[in-house]
Amino acid sequence: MRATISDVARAAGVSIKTVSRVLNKERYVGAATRERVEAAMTALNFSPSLAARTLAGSRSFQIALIYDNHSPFYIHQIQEGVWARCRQEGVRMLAQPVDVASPTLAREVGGLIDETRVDGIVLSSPVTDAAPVLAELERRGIPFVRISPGTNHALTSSVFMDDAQAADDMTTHLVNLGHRRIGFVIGHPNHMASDQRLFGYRRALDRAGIAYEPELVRPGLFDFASGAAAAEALLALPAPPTAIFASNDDMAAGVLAVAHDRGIPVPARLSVAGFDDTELARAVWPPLTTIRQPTRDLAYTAASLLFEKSDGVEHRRLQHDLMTRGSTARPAG
Amino acid sequence: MRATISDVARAAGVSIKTVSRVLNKERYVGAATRERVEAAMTALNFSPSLAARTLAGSRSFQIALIYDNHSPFYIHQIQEGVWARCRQEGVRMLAQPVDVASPTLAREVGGLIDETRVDGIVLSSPVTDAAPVLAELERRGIPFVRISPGTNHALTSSVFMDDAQAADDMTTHLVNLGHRRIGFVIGHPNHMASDQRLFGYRRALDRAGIAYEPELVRPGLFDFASGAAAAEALLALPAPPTAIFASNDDMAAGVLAVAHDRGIPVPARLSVAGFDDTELARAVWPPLTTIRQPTRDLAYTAASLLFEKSDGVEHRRLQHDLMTRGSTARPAG
DNA sequence: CTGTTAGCGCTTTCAT
DNA sequence: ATGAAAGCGCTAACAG
Repeated sequence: MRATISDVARAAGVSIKTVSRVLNKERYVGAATRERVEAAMTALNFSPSLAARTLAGSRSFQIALIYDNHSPFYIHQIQEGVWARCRQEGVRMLAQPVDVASPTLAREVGGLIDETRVDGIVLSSPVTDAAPVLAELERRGIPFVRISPGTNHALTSSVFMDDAQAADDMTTHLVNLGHRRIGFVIGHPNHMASDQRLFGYRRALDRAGIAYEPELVRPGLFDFASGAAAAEALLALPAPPTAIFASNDDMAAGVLAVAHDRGIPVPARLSVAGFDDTELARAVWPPLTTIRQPTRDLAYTAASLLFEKSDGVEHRRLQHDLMTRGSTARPAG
Repeated sequence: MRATISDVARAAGVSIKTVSRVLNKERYVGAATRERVEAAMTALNFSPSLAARTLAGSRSFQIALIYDNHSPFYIHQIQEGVWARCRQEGVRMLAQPVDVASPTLAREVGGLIDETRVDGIVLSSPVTDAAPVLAELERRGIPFVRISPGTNHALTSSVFMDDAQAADDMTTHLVNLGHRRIGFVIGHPNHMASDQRLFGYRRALDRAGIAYEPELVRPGLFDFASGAAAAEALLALPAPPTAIFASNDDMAAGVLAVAHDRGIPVPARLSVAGFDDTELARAVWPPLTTIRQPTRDLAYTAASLLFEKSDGVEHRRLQHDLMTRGSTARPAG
């Protein structure tokens, strides 16, 4: 039923090896021959068997994207970016959600590689910082690129933005609006970016000469519910903050919901800031001020690094932006 | 480096065929032999080559999920559901975003099948209703299941909810709140569900004895911007609606944003309802009333249908729920 | 520039 | 209940 390389060879009157050469865009094929083969491929509607190519050759024309992230917006952008680059390359993308907390994660990833023989791997946070996985990949010598790793930028190829600087920028922005008591909701402990964002927040306060107050800092899990819980706690303080900066948009949305429940007008009485600038940030009301993390571009660039297969370790830092959407009012207090 | 079936056979002192039998859980393998083989597989950390199995056998242990949907929340849930079922089955999921509008779509899907030899396909709306794709799949006789198809439920295996009834329920809910002028924002024209939701809206009005007014119905594209545009138009009417029912959550969020811009309190002066009950609906404020579409379950069930490979066409209808979140106030007008 | 010969690691078919 | 042999459709390493 489906055409094979032999069918094409027969139709074009050449050997299968020549067809293979055309398929792989190798040199040393006569122009006339090439055209004849290409015509035959089109006529027979030929699609090469990936399984056969993988088995016989040294490439599988597939890469894997491994992630464990519960923000649908974030994942969507990551997938989009990687997929866009794969498409250009004629390579398939295997999307692999995993559980970073799983004790067998490294084995699972190893199994994936053995089974599929993927040509490379893109790691998304927080899998980027799962030591057993990194060790497994190094051991096998398979190319991989990390998106927004939290640790050891220098050791492996990776793409990232400066989370600390971005959080610093946002905090400084709030300080410039006149805020002195700025609440902070930390991100998921699994994500190293969480630490860096907290660090940036502290650095900005420090530079502004504002004392760090532990009671203004609350843990979160990068989801709506934990953002809401943190806001409840912060707004119940004897001296509540006049601004709350959450480590991502989902949590910032949670903060907004609580503010509403308590009848606190935003941004008149409370400024709320987020991080990532996902679609969510654009949809919620009142508008959030956010850090635009160029997620899709990071993912696209990561895939590029994989395909460019430079000999060594390579890094790319992308720029962030501070997006203000209407909530620039100075606080009442 | 990586172990092959021959390595395992040698280690266990059996032929490769016996290892193959154990791998495929075939009968007629002695208990003692089986154990010995399994021990060898574990010891050698053996993972069978998918490429080899695909090339030699009649299965590829892979299915494809094909979609073209721009709501990240929706896609996320679909992927989750399908993936969960695949995992149980030990089958890989190839996520394939496509462009339904592409004139070469059927060819692309055909190419995907030829290249990967996937064992089955899950189609998500609106690819569910791309006739050329359906024709191509039928022609090849490859098993496929459609999630929420808009047309011809009966012709192929599919899972769905009753969109018309759900929209009818929501409209009736609004009528029961006292609304007589209910705006409606239609979904993306590519999605057949859009028609059905509109139909349900009209049916409910009809039953309530409320005349259908074309000026209260606006087109949309399932995204935030089009929802906002529709709201602008509706609220600018000489006699604006007291409630607006958008065909999905993203558009409903757009409606909320416009209401805010115009200083119209929600829900005191305007009730806003959405559809799908994505995370977005839970995050926006003021709370949306939504129809909960059991997206993840639909996807999970779709994959199940594929694996159960019943001989014929099968359907599953899942239930929706009407979720009210605080906005049950009666309209002022 | 083009063809020939071996496999890749499994499943299938047929023996035993 | 187990094994031997023959490919699946392609690429790799050589010939020419």
